[in-house]
Amino acid sequence: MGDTSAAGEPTLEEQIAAYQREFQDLDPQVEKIVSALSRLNRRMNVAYGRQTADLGISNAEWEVLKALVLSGAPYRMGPGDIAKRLGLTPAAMTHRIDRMVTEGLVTRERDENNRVRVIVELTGEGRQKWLEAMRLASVFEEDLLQDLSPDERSTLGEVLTRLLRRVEHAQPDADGRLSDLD
Amino acid sequence: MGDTSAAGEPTLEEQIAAYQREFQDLDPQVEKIVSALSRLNRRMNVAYGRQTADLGISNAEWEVLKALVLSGAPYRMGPGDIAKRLGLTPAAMTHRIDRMVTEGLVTRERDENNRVRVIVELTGEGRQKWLEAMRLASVFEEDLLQDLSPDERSTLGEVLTRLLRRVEHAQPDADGRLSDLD
DNA sequence: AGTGAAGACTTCAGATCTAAACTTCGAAGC
DNA sequence: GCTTCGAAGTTTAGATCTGAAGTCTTCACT
Repeated sequence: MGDTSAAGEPTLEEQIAAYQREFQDLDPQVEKIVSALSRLNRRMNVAYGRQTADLGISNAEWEVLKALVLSGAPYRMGPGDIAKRLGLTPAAMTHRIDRMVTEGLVTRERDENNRVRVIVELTGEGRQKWLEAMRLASVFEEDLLQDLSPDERSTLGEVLTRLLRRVEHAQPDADGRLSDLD
Repeated sequence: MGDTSAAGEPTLEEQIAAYQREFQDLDPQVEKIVSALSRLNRRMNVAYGRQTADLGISNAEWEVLKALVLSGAPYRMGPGDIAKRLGLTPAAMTHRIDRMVTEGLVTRERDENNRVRVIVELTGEGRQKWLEAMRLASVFEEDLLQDLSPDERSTLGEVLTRLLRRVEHAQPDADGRLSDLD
């Protein structure tokens, strides 16, 4: 009867108010920051996902492309290293590479100098896809930050990296399979 | 040979430098903000995951608990509504609820007034688990923001919600199955 | 050389998700 | 009152991931 926003997502303010009703110790200021961070990130990932889908690659594939490009020319890495970089198990990486080889985004071959290792190498097509995705992403990102003044951008970047240092310092990275790719 | 940081995660600065080498049009300031956001969020999710694991529940289960608590007393929702709220398909929710019923976190019964519907209701144990998880989370969050002055917190909250509004405005939410839970 | 241990990748079984088909119940029209 | 349509959940098939076991290669020690 009195539903303001149906079963959909409540606004940030509604959600914080609801949490406060159920948990008195909550600091609304802290919750606002944390919830906004979480939502913002989710929305951004959805946006990236749509963009890469338009290019005919999945988000999972884009992550592998990013890892390879970041490694620098000649854009080669072992499956295990990519897995570690992306926070996946080696098993998952085996399957991903399978798919990407089929699609022509990367090649896979044994390292002749050390036949235990495998080398995954970016193809020209893979590099091209990465570039197109990067162009779309950077347009989206610039648009996202459009309303922020240069000062605000600078401050935001500084504050976020300060928070990041704090979390990274607090969490020793455990088994080394933590990260996804930015 | 000249590896500075092995195959692990490069620092934010290293990563931005690498991107600039490969993609000249990149705005380092923008990239810094976006990458920090992404990394920060990932680290936080890992931290939440560890905390809930310590309580014997999975992150997936915690999300369902949050949705139910946010709905307010008497903490009842239909599986479909929870699914929409969490950005999952109804099918996935069926399975999740199965598990959670087994563990005593929620109950499931048919709505006697409308036998097509199902009512998922939080149990006392479920509410207790939510509360414990919430306590841990709020300690972690307060610790995370420890280095920020009141002014900085206020500014950060304001800027992030501004960004959030911009993304939400740009993305009409599509099919309504977007959100995860903060 | 010969053997054992460690490392890198793959394979296999199990878990969880999506998309689509299916089942059941309730409501509207004839 | 029956029939048809639509809504809510569940079931099924297929995709992708994790964790554990297996295979092959290399390295170190004897």
